[in-house]
Order: sequence, then structure tokens, then C-alpha cells
Amino acid sequence: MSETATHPTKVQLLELLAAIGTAQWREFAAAAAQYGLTPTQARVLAQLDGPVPMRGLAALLVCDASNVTGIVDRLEARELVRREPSPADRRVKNVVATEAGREVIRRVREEMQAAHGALDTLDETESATLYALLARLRPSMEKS
Amino acid sequence: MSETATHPTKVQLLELLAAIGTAQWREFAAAAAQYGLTPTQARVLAQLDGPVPMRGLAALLVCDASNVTGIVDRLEARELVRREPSPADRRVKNVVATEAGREVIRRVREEMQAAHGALDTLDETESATLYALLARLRPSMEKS
DNA sequence: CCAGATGTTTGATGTCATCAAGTAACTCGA
DNA sequence: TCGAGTTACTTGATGACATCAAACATCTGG
Repeated sequence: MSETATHPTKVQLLELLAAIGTAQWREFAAAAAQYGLTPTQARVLAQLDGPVPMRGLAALLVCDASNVTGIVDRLEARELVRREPSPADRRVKNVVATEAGREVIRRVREEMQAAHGALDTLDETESATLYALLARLRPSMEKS
Repeated sequence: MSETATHPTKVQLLELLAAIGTAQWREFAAAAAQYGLTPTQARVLAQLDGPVPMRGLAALLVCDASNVTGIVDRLEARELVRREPSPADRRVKNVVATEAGREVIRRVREEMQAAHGALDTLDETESATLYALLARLRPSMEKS
């Protein structure tokens, strides 16, 4: 392990971010799996605070709309989600989490937090600093 | 938008980390796609500094060994990778990046760095601080 | 030397991803 | 108002990943 605590290179920072990112993704996948969900299904469920049209889910997941059909089909088959027609636009189907769906995603979230005990070792100043620095890395998502 | 810059909650930090993680993953996927690689293929290629047995790749990817067979098949079909028998153990096949494979992954890495201009806005003190804080979040990955 | 463990592949199956095409419904201008 | 164009969703074809179970060759230890 190298001694670069004082001046990490850009590459080192990128790699560290990537390592943390994949670790977190695996934790999320594991938590979802405990409830028989794929990561993608859990991700969809997590977006459903209110009714969301299929098209909106595709935008959130950054994927083709036709993909969402199948994902919601599987969630619906397990009664975690419901399609209901939009009153405003008969083309649109709004996806809504059922009570069971909300319960499942609530538990997944709980486990994610429990898994991250490391965050508890940061004091308030440190977490504020970390948050501020990370916020500057958050992409605004301009076009390429 | 809430006013919690001074004291972000654990949940907010987790969400910010997740947002950055998925953004980075998408950038990686986009960079890989420019060379006709799937994210997984690029990830495998990135691991191949030296010869790595199939089993080792499965461990790095945290997936079933049988999965690696197909991934390496596709990379090998495009001459980005080669299987060579291990001299030490005739069961083992070592995967090695070809010259073309090394070149491709080098370019993917370059684009990743270019994409992250945001990192350049951190001065040395800031990046050192960020690195130190993130390092404390890096999981040691004990068993469950 | 033989029983068990290990490394790789194959085959079956399921989920996620794309694209192309089709249907229904909305919108807007002529 | 009517019709062309856009939008929302689904279906079908195809391909990459992911798992598991099973087969096979090879190593390893007693």
C-alpha cells in the first residue's frame, strides 16, 4: 500500500470512488436479494414514492422504455406494484407501490444503513466536510 | 432543497455516494461502449495487468466461475484477450490481455479521467482530505 | 493410490438491456 | 375538425450477464 495520504493522484481518487461505489452496489444487491428482489427491481421500487409513469421510470433508470415493461411486469406479478391508468392521459400508466412493496423497500433501506456502520465513525465536522466535497463531484449531467 | 449543509444526515450521505457511484458507472459504461465493450468486458480487461486465472477473475468480479467463461469467450473472439495454460497447474487457464486489449483499456481509462474534470477543481488540501475521509469508508469486506 | 477438493466448461433458465415495429392516444396547425 | 406528427406503452427478436447443477480433468493429502 502506497504512502500518498498527503497528495493522492486523480487516478487514486477515482479508483477509491469506484471501489466504494461497487461495494455499495453489492451491499444494495445483497439487501435486495434477501427479499427476493434483483437490484434493478429494488431500484425501481425505491423510486416509487408516488405514482410514476412508465416513461418516467425509464428516464430515472436511464434505459429504454420497453425494458421497463418487463421489470414492472415482474414486480406486478408479485403484487409489489400496481399499474393504474392516468386520469389525465389515457396513454399513460402510472406505477404505484403497493403496501407490500413499500414495506419491502423500507426494509431494504434499513439494511443498507445498518451495513454502513463506517459512516458512524465520522463526527459532524467530518461528515459535513465529506458531504461538501462530494457535492462538488456530483455531475450536473450536461450533454457530451 | 433542504438546508443541511452543515449537518448532513447519514441517509443524505449515502444517497450522495450512491448518486456519484451510479454516475461514475454510467460514464464508465459510456467510455467502454465507444470501443464496443460492455461494462463487464471493460471491467475484466481492466483487471488484466498480468495473467489471471479464470477462477481469479470470478473472485474479482464476485460472480460465478461459469459466468467468466462466456465473458472471456467474447473477449477472446475479438482478440482482446488470450487464454494460456498455466505451466504450474494443468487445470488452470490464465487470461492475458493482448496488445489490442491493453490499448483499448488504456483509452477507456483516459476517457474516464477526462470525463472527471470536476476532480480538477479540488486543490491539493481538499483532495487529500477527501481521500482520507473516503478511505475510512472503504469496506474491509468481512464475511456476514 | 484413491477419495475428495479444485478449476473450467456446458446446458438450462431467468433478468436486464437494446432495437424495430405496432397500437392507441394526444396535440397542434391548417 | 381533421389529419399529420409526436408520445406512451407493449411485443418480439436478440444478446450479455447472472445463477445453478452437472460433467470432466487435474491436483492433493492421507
